[in-house]
Amino acid sequence: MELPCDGAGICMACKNKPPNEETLNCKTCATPWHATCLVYPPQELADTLQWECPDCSMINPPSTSAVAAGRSEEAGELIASIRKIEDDKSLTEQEKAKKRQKLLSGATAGPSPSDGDEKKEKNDVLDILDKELTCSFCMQMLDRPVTTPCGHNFCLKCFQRWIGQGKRTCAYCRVQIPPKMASQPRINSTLVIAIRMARMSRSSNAGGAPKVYHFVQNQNRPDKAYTTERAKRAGKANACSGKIFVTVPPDHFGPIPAENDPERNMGVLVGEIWEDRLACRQWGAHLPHVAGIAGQSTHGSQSVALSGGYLDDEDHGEWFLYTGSGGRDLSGNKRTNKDQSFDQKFDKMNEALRVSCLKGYPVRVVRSHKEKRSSYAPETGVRYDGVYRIEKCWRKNGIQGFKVCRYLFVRCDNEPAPWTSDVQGDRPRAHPVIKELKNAIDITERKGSPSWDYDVRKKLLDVEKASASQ
DNA sequence: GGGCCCGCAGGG
DNA sequence: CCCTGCGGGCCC
Repeated sequence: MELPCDGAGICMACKNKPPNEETLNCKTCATPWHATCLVYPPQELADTLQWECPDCSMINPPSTSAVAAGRSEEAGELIASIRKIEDDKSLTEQEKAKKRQKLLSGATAGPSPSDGDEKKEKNDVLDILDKELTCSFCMQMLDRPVTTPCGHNFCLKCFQRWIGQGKRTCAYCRVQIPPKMASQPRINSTLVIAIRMARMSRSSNAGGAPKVYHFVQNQNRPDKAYTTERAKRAGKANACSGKIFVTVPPDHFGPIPAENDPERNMGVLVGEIWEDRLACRQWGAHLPHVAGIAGQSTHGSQSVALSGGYLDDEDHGEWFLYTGSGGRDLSGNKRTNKDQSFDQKFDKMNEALRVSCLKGYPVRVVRSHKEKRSSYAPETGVRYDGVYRIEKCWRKNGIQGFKVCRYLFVRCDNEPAPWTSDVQGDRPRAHPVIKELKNAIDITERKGSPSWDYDVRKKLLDVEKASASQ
């Protein structure tokens, strides 16, 4: 782990104060570093003026690239290759950028004489797009992009680090950044869509057929749900499902990516709203059209629906409390019984949620509150709100004297939630415990693992343990 | 606005 | 096969 010098000029790695001749200042963030503690110190004196610190030139292999995250030797090789490109004086800045992009997109290193002009032209378009979607700090595809009024894009984290250093000008063009933007950077959700599409074309460009499942025999189903002749009542629970548009298998965990959306090439985006539970089903966000929990007791739970049906549930947007299923006597005709009449157990769907909790799997969440019980649900329709993790589950006494299964869900999506992108400033204040969790998730993200890495759960527990022992 | 009633989809 | 489910229109 490489560390810079602290405010007092002391190297955080060796704890000594380096003499002037061993101090290097980053050209991007101007932070001082101890040259002898660097893994890759600049080779020539001339290079020290243009030197960029490891934080600013941080190379995290993108998850879609051929380079697997977490393999440090490969990452080291990648850094070495990039430095080689940087050091090549025969290249212009633009050519260097191109080479970097090619390297990061998982293309094979070395010359490829078979590349025709045709292919090059095609890639130029992608390169332009890539350049627009690249953060000037980390040179990576933008992660949670924020856009300055002067029109330049940065990763949220890179931007916040810049602001944290007291900078108040655009790192790209040096135009002043308004204080509001500095204190409340807003994620550019349109860009998020563009990035998804770029990633998509990039991964399909990298070769290899995208993994596509055909999950239900859909061919003879119409685009909209319909009611059969036999089902005389017009209730939508009587309706047959329309075509399923996405190609994820029913046991797919986590977000629905663009490569499984042949219809729109977008994937299911956070904040998408459908007319009803059947339409929501057709886009794969939550498959059961009546039940609130999708899952298998042996496997885990893929998604849940929040509808305000349980009075004890609490919805805080970033986190919520959910009640398991069962324990309501639904026999006879009274299918809308709101009363508990027996204890819930961790079996069936409740067990599926418990498995997801223990394993730390991501759970998709849709909200469809009919009464306005929560400000995090739309007035009408069913909205996809991204993936959550079940932080803990337990059994609770109390609902009409019966035991119920309870679950604490915490949001862990790296795309903005509807209430952060649409309603600036309306974001719920994080619960202290949640803050800690989010921190832990951030740590794993910094290490380059995707945010729905199943190991996150283990790391969360480590962090909890560490903070408890303090 | 509460209660009724319908039948689909999917787990076990 | 049987059982269950955080729909939803409609009737009262």
